[in-house]
Amino acid sequence: MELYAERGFEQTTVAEIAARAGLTERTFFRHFTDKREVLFAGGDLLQEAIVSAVQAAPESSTPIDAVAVGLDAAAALLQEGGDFPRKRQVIIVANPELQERELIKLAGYAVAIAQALRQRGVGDPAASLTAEAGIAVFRVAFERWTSGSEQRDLAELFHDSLAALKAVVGAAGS
Amino acid sequence: MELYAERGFEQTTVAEIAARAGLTERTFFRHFTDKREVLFAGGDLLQEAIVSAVQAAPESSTPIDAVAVGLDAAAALLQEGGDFPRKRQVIIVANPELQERELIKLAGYAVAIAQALRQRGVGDPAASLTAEAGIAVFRVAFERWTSGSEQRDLAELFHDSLAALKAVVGAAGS
DNA sequence: GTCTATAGTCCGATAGAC
DNA sequence: GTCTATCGGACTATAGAC
Repeated sequence: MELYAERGFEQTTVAEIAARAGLTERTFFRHFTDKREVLFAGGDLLQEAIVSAVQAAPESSTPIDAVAVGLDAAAALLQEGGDFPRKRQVIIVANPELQERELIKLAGYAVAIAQALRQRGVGDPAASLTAEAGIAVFRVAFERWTSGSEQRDLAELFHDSLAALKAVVGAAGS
Repeated sequence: MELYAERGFEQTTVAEIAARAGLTERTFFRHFTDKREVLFAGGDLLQEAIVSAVQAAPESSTPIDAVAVGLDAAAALLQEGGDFPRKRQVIIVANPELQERELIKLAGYAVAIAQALRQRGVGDPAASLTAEAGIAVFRVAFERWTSGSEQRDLAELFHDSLAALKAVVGAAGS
């Protein structure tokens, strides 16, 4: 991350990363499937935290509220990281290749959340749509959180964004 | 697309594509920034169609209904393509690299739709969230459409998915 | 750890369209 | 004469095979 931050992702070679870490280039690729994956290796933990929270939500919860519990778990984990998630995001938004990887990771979260909802008895396409809606909330709120101006708590931003989504998608209009 | 379908995306070299098209490798890269882009070159037209439709929606429309008009335009354009969009999607879902590109294209649609909504006077984060919700509907419905079993009209699937999203995100629960 | 294929870039040359 | 499309070859870095 230091190197990516200093000279940019594309301008950093795997050889340089390996040297800084005291390893050989080949060893880098043993641990990470590609150059981008270094920044996303911790993502599995986040997914597990979200999915566990969705599974552990009260039985009486609606699907979207179960997802909201998952978002709370995500917020808690990300807040723990201190400055790290923000710094990481600065690097990611500066590079399309990294954004692509980020998006497919988030799409994976949506698939896992949808699966957890199905285990709770939610049918299709409701499970997929609820999961995708949750990820949409995640993205919009997370982007606000990382893009400077917004000083509020991440959990609060998740809540506000979810409320805004409910307001805007509300069944009322049709 | 023929080569990608025959032997798979990764097993196809740019040299082979160029040869089949009667060009050199170098010329391929003049037209497409990378090997994946061949499959996504037409995507700009789809984005323009969606954005134009959102802009042209009745002034009285709610944001989500304006997005629904955009989805109708997308359905119309995709139906015109006959077998092409489905065949293309088969290749994409078989390869993670292509899925990444697909996801970033869709994220770009969301940004463009959000911008169109802002021009209609929709504030933030409502504009972003409505746009992301629309893309979520697009993805879920489109995946159903391409994955065989579903024989219904794409426009119909968009409508049903949007209705399902409204039902599941409905403000009622909280 | 070595070797290698392939993607993608840079520089420059050439030739037809208008 | 300018613009745009093709091509050639050399080059680097990623990533996979062994």
